[in-house]
Amino acid sequence: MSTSFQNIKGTFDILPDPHTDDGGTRTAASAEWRHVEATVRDVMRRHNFEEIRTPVLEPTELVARGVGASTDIVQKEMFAFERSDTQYVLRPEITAPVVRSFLQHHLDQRGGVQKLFYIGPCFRAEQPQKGRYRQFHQFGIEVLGADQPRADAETIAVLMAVCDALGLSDLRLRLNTLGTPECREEYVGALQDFLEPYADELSETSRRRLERNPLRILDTKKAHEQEILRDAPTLIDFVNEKSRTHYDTVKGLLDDLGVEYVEDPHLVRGLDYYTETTFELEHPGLGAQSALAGGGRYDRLAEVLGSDAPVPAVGFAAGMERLFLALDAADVELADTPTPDVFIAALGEEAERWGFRTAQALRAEGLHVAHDLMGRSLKAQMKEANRQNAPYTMIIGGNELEAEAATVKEMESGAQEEVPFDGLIEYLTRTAETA
RNA sequence: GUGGGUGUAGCUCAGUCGGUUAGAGCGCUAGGUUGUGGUCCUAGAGGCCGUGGGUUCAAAUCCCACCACUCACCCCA
Repeated sequence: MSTSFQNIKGTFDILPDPHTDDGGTRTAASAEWRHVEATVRDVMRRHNFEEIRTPVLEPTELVARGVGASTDIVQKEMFAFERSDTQYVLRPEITAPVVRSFLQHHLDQRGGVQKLFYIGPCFRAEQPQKGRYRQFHQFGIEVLGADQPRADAETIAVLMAVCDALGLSDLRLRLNTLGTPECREEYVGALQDFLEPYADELSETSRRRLERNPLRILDTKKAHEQEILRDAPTLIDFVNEKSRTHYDTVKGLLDDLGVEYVEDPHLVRGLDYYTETTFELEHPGLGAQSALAGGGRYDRLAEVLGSDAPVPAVGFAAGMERLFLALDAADVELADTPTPDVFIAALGEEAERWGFRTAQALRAEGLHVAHDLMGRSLKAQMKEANRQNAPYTMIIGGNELEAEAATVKEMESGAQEEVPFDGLIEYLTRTAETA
């Protein structure tokens, strides 16, 4: 069997079994995805977060305004198209959509702080590589309406709790504050003044950023640029008293929780909407894409999206594919695929019909029941039962129909037992429970 | 957009000083057991050797182009 079609570049199929691509990167099985998703949901429940689901399709303008027109995402990575005068975009991230939904539906009127989480696919038209896809999956949270440092600290705590619940270790949390847009602007001016004399020594991209987005020069990976930056003014010196107190409180709260972090004054996140606290979670040894998650405070985003009142907010987004990479690197074993409680092997047309009815009856009782749909030999059906790791196989043929008792085989020991038809449900329900 | 790597069976890979019908292991199907799986034995199915062109008596093998995948730069989850 074959087809001339294949999945779109930068996307991937999640199959019942894990598989590896040509670069040796493992794609987790669907059961592993379910396990991670269930873990995320459980951590969210424990932290009192509620789920929000927004459309994959959003107005292009929402992303352009929300994420920032100067960002790479908006400038060159959007899957955007027009249809009957409406501009659509496949969402490249989920924060702006959540804030849009929050404002549109007046969720603040539910009262108090809104603690929301999401899981879903995002799309960016980048060049794919390890840990980076055109359709990828994020989960994250948004705490809307809370300006307290505890909201920042709880956001980080939730992220760490998910990693902990998944069994991830060797993580590094980098922390910084960006202050308010006003003091950031002041700092940007100072940074430009400082770097201007070195312009000739900077790379081409850094020179371009010097005009457009000087903050981004800070996270350069080029050694000689880092050298220059060593004596550069630091953002924290431009941050006002209030922001600094906020930041110090967040750090204190993290200390209280025993959350380890390293301060990194050069940590500037790529999206325009961040203010105050900003953070990134890394795992070493993932190749080029070491960032598992990133986030921070974005107190001005609601207003950027047209709100007449400010909505203080903080959140994070985590990349599921990156998480799997980290889990793989750490050799963390995830959930097994489910196996049937019983396999029904039938011989002959009459027995097949009896088996089909019985399968449905057992399934109605909540049992996981497998059977043959190809009319194969008993031997082949037994092989199939074995392959599927069914602990019990029920054999039904002419003899059993006549005796009105099925042959139930315990696969591991090979022991067989005659079970009267009217006692089957009770018998199998009991064995399934003890298994 | 730029650079490196790789394309042979469902999977992992052999085979390339050019030379008959292109191989192995695993997996799949069937038989060995007229109603019994796992181990074992046997058989079978499954490949335009990424695509197109060129060189040659002869190309999976040499040359060119293209395509796909992949890693990396940039940036991000």
